[in-house]
Amino acid sequence: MNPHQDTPKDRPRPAHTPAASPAQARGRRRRATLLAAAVDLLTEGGFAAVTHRAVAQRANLPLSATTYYFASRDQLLAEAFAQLVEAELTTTRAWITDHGLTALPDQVATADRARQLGLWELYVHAGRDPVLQHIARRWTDGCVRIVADTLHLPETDTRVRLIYTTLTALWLEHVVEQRPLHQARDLLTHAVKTAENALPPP
Amino acid sequence: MNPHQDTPKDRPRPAHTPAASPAQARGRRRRATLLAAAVDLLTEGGFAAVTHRAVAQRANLPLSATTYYFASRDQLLAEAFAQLVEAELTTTRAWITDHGLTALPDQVATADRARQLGLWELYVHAGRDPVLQHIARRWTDGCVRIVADTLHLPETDTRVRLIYTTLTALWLEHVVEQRPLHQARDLLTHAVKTAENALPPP
DNA sequence: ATAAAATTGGCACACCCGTACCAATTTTCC
DNA sequence: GGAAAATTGGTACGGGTGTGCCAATTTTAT
Repeated sequence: MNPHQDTPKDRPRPAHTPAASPAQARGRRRRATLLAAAVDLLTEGGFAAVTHRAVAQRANLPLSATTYYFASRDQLLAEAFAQLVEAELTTTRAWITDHGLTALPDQVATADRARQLGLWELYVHAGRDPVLQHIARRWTDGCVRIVADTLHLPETDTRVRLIYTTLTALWLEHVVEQRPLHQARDLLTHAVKTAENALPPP
Repeated sequence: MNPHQDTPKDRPRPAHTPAASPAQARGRRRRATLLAAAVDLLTEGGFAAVTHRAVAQRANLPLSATTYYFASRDQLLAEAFAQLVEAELTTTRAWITDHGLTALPDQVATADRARQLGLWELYVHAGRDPVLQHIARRWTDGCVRIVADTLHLPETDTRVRLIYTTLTALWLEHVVEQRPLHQARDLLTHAVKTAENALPPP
């Protein structure tokens, strides 16, 4: 493949590409800056906007820093996705414990729409990329767990799953289509109510 | 904007870009071929794969045909999305009238996964593009209507909306995350049952 | 201090992109 | 027939992309 391949055993490491964690403190800071810039760009313009050059410029770092700290653009995107998911999960959990389940549509309305779009964009993209797929599953599992904790039910309970799906669909629909909010709120309260009244799973 | 702009009134039409419907039969066929090629590519590789060159090559037509029949790449994507949505709606409706609501997960499992991914990819992308947003709303409305017709209920009925959201979320989750199918099927039947037992909306 | 390793930053290659341009050809209309 | 309009297909421009390369510099380890 590579026509100028040196004997690989002579240089045990390529002396480049310091994997995930640079050895020096400044390097670790730089890497984090790049990642934050990638997340920003992802939320602003979708993942087409996350290019090496754009990330470097946003982070006030030279272009080559991006290829030095991240093996490829795909890896950069994957880490940005993971970070976004983690942040989203903690935000959502905090909101629900503060305001209750049925107030979730208001949190969605409050939150940065572009951010949500970037998140969902990457979620769908995960369908074509096994690495991202794992992160997507983590997101789903995290949301289900939040619902389960809130309702004091096990994660496997059908009612939990039912509420979660309703939540998800309403969320996505609102972010993409920007329908009036009251519909979503009404539907969600109705869903929670009927789920509470429903029999325990068979 | 354009430095070499002729007086626009002398040439009432640019002599290029025949809007949506070419005057000649062969042209209309060619346009349809290009559109079909775009849909194909969209399903295969996401909308990043829908480039002028790729579409032209897939349709066995010269590159310039794509710019002749479509004003821009955005328009091409919009029409491909609309076509995909229309096809999906008729397919789904047929499946449900044949096999019933709760068999929908099996239809999803049967159908071409890449196609579904392309559809959802464009759906999320519609959040950033007003033109696509209209098409996205059409899709949602179409799905809601199918559910309403199947249950012999008005579209505005809360139970219809509830089933629709459950359906949507399960569908997306399955397409992206490829979880085992039985969960989705069980959850859906449970949702339909509780919705049927629920009181009519207040 | 000195060698080795890690990091930096600038540059360039090869490729793909949307779209404009335009001379030739075909079709339509009178 | 012939003029006007529609279509065709080839080409080129300007720009953005991921990534490889490498000489300089800084940090670390001995």
